[in-house]
Amino acid sequence: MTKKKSTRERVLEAACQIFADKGFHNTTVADICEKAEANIAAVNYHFGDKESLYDAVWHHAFEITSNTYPIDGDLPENPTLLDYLFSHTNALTHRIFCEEEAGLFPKLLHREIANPTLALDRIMKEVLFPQSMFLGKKVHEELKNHLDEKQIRLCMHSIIGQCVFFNFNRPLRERVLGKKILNEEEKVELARHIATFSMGGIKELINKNK
Amino acid sequence: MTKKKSTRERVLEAACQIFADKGFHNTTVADICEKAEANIAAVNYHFGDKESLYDAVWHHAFEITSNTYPIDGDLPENPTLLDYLFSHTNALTHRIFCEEEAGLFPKLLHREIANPTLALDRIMKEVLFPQSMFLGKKVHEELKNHLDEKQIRLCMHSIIGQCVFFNFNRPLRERVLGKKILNEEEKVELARHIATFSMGGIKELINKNK
Amino acid sequence: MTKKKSTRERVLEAACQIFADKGFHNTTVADICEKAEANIAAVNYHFGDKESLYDAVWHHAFEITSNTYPIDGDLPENPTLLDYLFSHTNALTHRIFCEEEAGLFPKLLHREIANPTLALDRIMKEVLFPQSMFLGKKVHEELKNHLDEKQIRLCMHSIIGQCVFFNFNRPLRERVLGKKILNEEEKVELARHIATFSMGGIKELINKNK
Amino acid sequence: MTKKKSTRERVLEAACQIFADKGFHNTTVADICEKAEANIAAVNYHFGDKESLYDAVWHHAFEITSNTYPIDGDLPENPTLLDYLFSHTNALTHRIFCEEEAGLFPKLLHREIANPTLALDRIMKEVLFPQSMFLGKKVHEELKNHLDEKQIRLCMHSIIGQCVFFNFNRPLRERVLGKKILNEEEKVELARHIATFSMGGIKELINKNK
DNA sequence: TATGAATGAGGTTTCATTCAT
DNA sequence: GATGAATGAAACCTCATTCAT
Repeated sequence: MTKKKSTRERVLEAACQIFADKGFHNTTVADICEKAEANIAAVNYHFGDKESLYDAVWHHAFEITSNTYPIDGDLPENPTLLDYLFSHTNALTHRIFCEEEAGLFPKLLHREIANPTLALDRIMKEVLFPQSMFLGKKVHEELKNHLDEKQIRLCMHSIIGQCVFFNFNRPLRERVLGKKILNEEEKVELARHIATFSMGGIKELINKNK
Repeated sequence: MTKKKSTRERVLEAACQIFADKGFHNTTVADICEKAEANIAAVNYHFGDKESLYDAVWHHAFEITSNTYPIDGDLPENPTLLDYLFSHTNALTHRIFCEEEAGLFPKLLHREIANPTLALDRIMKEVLFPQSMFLGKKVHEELKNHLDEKQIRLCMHSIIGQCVFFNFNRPLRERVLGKKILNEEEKVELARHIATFSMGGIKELINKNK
Repeated sequence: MTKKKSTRERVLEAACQIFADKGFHNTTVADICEKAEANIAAVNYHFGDKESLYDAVWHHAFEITSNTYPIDGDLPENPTLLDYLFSHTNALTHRIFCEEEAGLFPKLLHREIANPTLALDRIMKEVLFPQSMFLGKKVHEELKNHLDEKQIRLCMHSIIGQCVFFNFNRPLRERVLGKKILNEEEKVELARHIATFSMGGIKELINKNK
Repeated sequence: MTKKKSTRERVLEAACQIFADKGFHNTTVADICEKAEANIAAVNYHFGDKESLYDAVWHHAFEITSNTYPIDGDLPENPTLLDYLFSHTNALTHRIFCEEEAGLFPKLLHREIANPTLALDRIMKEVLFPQSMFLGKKVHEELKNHLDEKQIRLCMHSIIGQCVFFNFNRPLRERVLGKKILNEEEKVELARHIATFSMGGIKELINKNK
């Protein structure tokens, strides 16, 4: 027996999807309410205004994604740098290529970054920064004796850039290849590539330093 | 003595900047005309409609950026793979961190990808694809005996991802560090890092294959 | 006690009158809303856009006119050709010279024919053609043994031409005579004239054929 | 050797056609100038404003049509009423079904009547009224001993109604039959029908009066 | 005599929000 | 707790006209 969802819930979920699809400014309140099969006034009634709904959507989306694909998902005991790299990267590829609700967060993020609203500052502080610390701390620990500060920062950039590029170039990819759904094996393969490639990059830098 | 620019030029340049700043949908014709000190009807008079102006802006922006920072700018004779990597990457970092008009193209691109209009297809075909071929051909040539097709594709992804991440994360960076202007030396340094890091990544893959 | 009409109704009726007065293109949404004492956005809210309102106006106007003055209004039992002629013609003169809402349909029709929009095709199929069949079938039945096909068609033309001329030359008439309101007797008299004149015309043709 | 027409002439002729096609309000100055291959300012320069151009168009169109198809074109010596009827009707059918410039006048007339501008008053006085006098006087002369004033007026109505109906229902006809071009024989045939039909109608009325 | 750039008034439509119920 | 009618601000676009050359 499926209990019917409350109006508030239906609006929130509809908003989540449409915001992820079209961004804040291109989404109309009417779009959302129609998809939610709710009244046009529902957004203002339940959330105050469009912007507050947008905030609620962020919370909702992040909750789901970080529960479904935690950044420290499969670290073994006494994890190596490679383990950290893989765990981080693997979480991101899974999030980015997820077709369910857990996949909406990266899409929202992409749109928000390209067209920041006031929400971005909060998101950076609450979500993006803590997340990057997970990997950042380990990288720093392992490399601080071999690379200088600036080099370490650049390595972080290289690693993260490879990951999020899957998110940022999605519209291009889908225009060329169509909307291709990846299976579990393929997602892991992508993560493994980035981890390996990055380990190679790091080694090269260490070598050069000698 | 500065000759006064024509209305058409003023509108085009104003549009270029505002579109780069706010994207197509968030930019109003009124914004543009005000900045250009032109009448509200100037856009329609000179360009037909907002969308055609947007097209013209793309042409303008790409022209400038690709003339100022050509992708094959400083290849030596008999260039190695590393030379190609550096040339490509160096052009991109210079484009992305350029504070003048030549820097508007990457910004436009970022917004367009996050919120595609009809212009994106054309841009992909005419600009992005040809550009990625420059590096792609050389990479393929050099690596086809050591890596399989899929690995080569992933390498390209890793290289380009590192470059364009500077473009995509700009709003984040500027929120953390403020709007920091890089000098020539710093741009080259970034390019050199990516080239080196990527060479390391490639070597690692080749090694693993043995 | 007059119950206040709904905004939708007020807009529809205002539109009906103004469209009849000035035609589709010369009528502004603002005109309509002002007359209806409604907000400028009321048209779009209730009807989607100006064109859909125009469609609704047609439905409304035709409904009223064909209920008030049905084309087969006063046929006796076993009607003769003259009865048909009179019934048809009498309905048209009453519609054309009606000063109330039922008189708006012919005015709309005149403007639409002079300046067709997409609505005309639909109106022809749904309204004009069925209506002309009412008389057409009887004429054909009665005359097919005395006149050839082409002659019958021309007779129909002559009959209808006389009727609708009252509609088409209204602006001229009103400029010469002022806006003269016909009483019941006068309308019937016009109808009777056309019926008689037309019977004479038909007889003449039959005579000539012998 | 065809001398190139002056800008003024080209604008006038283009305006004539477009006004006839779309009516005053739906025609833009830009449309006209484009068709005339003239500058956008040409209308205002040569004619002052759009309305004055419209006036000039009327003069032009009427000049051509009344020279090409004079209303008293083929009256024999000592013409009978039927001769007058035929001459008048024949001129009108030729004007209405003319595909050249001489055919533009009826089209302008139709649009003007449906959507009168200030020009209509002048046209009535200078064109329509004199024209209807040609037939009117003869009809009155011949029938004044057999029909009363009102009957005579109604007869005029019936005759003219049949003629101009070809003009007024053109958009309907063309939607049903496509744009069919009539040859000389067919135009005369239509005129002959109306003349005959009308003579029959008149006789019937006279008969009834006895 | 003629042009083409430029303008401002006014048109339709969209949309987040409000308000009475 | 929820609705749907209604609103006003603002967007894009059209077009007759003007003006400097």
